[in-house]
Amino acid sequence: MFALRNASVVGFLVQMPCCASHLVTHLSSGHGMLSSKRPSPYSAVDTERYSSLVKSVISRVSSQTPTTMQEEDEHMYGPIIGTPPPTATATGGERRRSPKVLHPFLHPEETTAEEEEAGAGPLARIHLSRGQGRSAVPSVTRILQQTLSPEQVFYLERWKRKMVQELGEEGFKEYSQNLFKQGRTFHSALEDVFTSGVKWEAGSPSEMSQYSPEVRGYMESVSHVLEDVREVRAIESTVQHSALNYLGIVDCVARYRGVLCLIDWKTSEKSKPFLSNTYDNPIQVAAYAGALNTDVNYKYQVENGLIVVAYKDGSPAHAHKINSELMSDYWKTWLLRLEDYHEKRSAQASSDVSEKR
DNA sequence: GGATCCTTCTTCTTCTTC
Repeated sequence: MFALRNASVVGFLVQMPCCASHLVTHLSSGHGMLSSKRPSPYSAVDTERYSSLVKSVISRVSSQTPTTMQEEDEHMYGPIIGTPPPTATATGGERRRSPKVLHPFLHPEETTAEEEEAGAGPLARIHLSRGQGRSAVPSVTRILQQTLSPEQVFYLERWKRKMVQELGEEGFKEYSQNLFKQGRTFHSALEDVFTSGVKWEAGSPSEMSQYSPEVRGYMESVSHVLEDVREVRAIESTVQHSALNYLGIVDCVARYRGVLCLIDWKTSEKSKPFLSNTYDNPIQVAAYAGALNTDVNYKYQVENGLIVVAYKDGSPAHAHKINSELMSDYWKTWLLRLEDYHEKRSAQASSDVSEKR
């Protein structure tokens, strides 16, 4: 909770860079204004826009690197098997290269003027049906999972090792399954909201009491976002890119504050006040949107995205906007990941062949 | 009926004085 409020206050602070550092000191000392239950009037500030400035103000140079951390970890938990030490070039530098073929993100020729004008149209909920020649088509999740940077793999494995140390193998399994379950329950609660066709009323106690304690907090968390969602066009609906041959299931397509967006709902234990806290989520959104824009089942184009991070304690969800400019950057990153995936696959295939011989 | 698929999440950090 405290971290959430910090974020919105920091967002406000950086609007006045001259006194930012002074006020940041104020913040860390737990100033009284932070403990107010009332939503901060500064929460409307576009925190993402100022995120780099915030970081430059509040960040400190750390002497730790993945390599030194790995050395420490090995000392504490024993050696890591099969994990090469990550390098600095494995993330930033490498990801800055351009895709070999810059496939377009938008396909306006797929749009029917009448459909676009008609607005909502029927609600799409295309279920995934494998076996119709789709079994060979990889999914967005799989591609992202298999093309994580060595650094991401390092931190994820390190986190897992620590959790297993703490909870034991069985405990960790249970913990992970519970996280997935919460996410799924939250998604189906949202699905019910959108399919009911009933306008969302700001989280009244009666509204909330219909939800199981498991999702109540999450629903309360996204309540203020749901108020701004209109014209839901698709829910949990399959999209497939006609040329790039990948598929995925879109959470939601709707208007958010009047802008047509591809919306991705997330649950999180940690506060994620900045878009950069969501790791590969924006790439996932760009991948889905790019596919939808080529998919004949959808007669419109979606240029914007929204990632909504909901919290179990009911504190206000963070809604991260991805405008069309940002989206085309993430689209390029997605194309790179897709290239990486295919390269990896063909390398794997040729090594399989040589093994057989 | 069983198996498989797509999702659902998980990483990034610190230590000092009032």
